[in-house]
Amino acid sequence: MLTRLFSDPSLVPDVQKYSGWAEDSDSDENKLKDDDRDAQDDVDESELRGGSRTQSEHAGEDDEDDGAEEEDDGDDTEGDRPKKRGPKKRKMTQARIERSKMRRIKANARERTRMHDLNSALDNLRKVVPCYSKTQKLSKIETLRLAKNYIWALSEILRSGKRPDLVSYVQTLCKGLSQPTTNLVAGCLQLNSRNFLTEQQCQDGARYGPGSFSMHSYPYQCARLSSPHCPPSSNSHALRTHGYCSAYDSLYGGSGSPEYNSPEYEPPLSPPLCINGNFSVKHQGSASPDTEKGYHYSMHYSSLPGSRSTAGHNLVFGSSGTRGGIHSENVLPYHDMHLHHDRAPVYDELNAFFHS
DNA sequence: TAGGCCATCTGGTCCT
DNA sequence: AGGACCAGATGGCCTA
Repeated sequence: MLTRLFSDPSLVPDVQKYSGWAEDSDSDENKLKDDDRDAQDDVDESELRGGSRTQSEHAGEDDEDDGAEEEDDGDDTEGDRPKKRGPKKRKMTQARIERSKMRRIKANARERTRMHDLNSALDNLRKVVPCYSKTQKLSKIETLRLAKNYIWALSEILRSGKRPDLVSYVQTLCKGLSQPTTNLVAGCLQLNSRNFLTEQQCQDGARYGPGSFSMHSYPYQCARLSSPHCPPSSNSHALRTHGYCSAYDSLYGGSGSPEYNSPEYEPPLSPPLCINGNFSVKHQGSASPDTEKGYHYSMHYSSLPGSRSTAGHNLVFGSSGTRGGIHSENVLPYHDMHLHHDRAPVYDELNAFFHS
């Protein structure tokens, strides 16, 4: 309907007026919250004289506001349109416009608040699905898709009581996601993308080098297992671009990297189950695909919600082989994504679980 | 520069 | 009557 209205040549000037108003409004949207309210009132008033208000008036919206108008409408006969429109239009420019304007302003404010609330909820959701990153937010639609997949994956785990292999898990998580998000999830979970999406583009020689999840030119990199650190000067594009260090970076020296303590890392508000795929990384080694497929995520269920082990995470990323060589703080993979400051005390306990 | 994503405005509809 | 919700339209911003 609006399309038809806007396509009507007679309404084009009104649309243009609206567009100009919207542009001003948008450019100052951040300031509109408080002090621009009056300014917007003025703009609304001018806009109400034409533009979309005219449309609503044509739709009869305001006729219900004023009893006098209803009488006018009732008195008029169908064949006397000019006479009918005269008084109606005059009266609509009076207090009715003010009321309509105020209604519209209040409705706009409510709508903004509603959308802000919705976005807040979405932000909270982003923090509890895999791959939360402060520096690169998932889009709304991707957040919802990933959340759906995550719920599905966890449900399957609970249903089967088994540890699915990493490939299946990531495939489930990534189902229906865009390629960039898929790569992001893969990067978060430290899975070489070729294991589950393509065999082509990660070179064998770069397997544990600075290879990238490049099957679609996305800049996330493979885990740099050979690198003891994750310095900004290294070619960790993920860190430089997106503000996080790979799991292996964290495993092998992340605690020493300045990024680890960077204020850019914001502890998420993740619930106990949010640790998103907790893979038992068998990083010792081997570069063989078989070993990679041997990666499994591990879950630590606790029946004591208040216990320390569940205070931060029921699911934890654990190392299965190098307990002595790994800083307990670095057991978790993407620390900037799901970093809980209070995690450290439980790592030994968790490692014991994973090593059992 | 095109396309994706987003915030906002807006009118319609439904509900209380 | 007023609020919540929804969907369409629009323009800005960002990135490949």
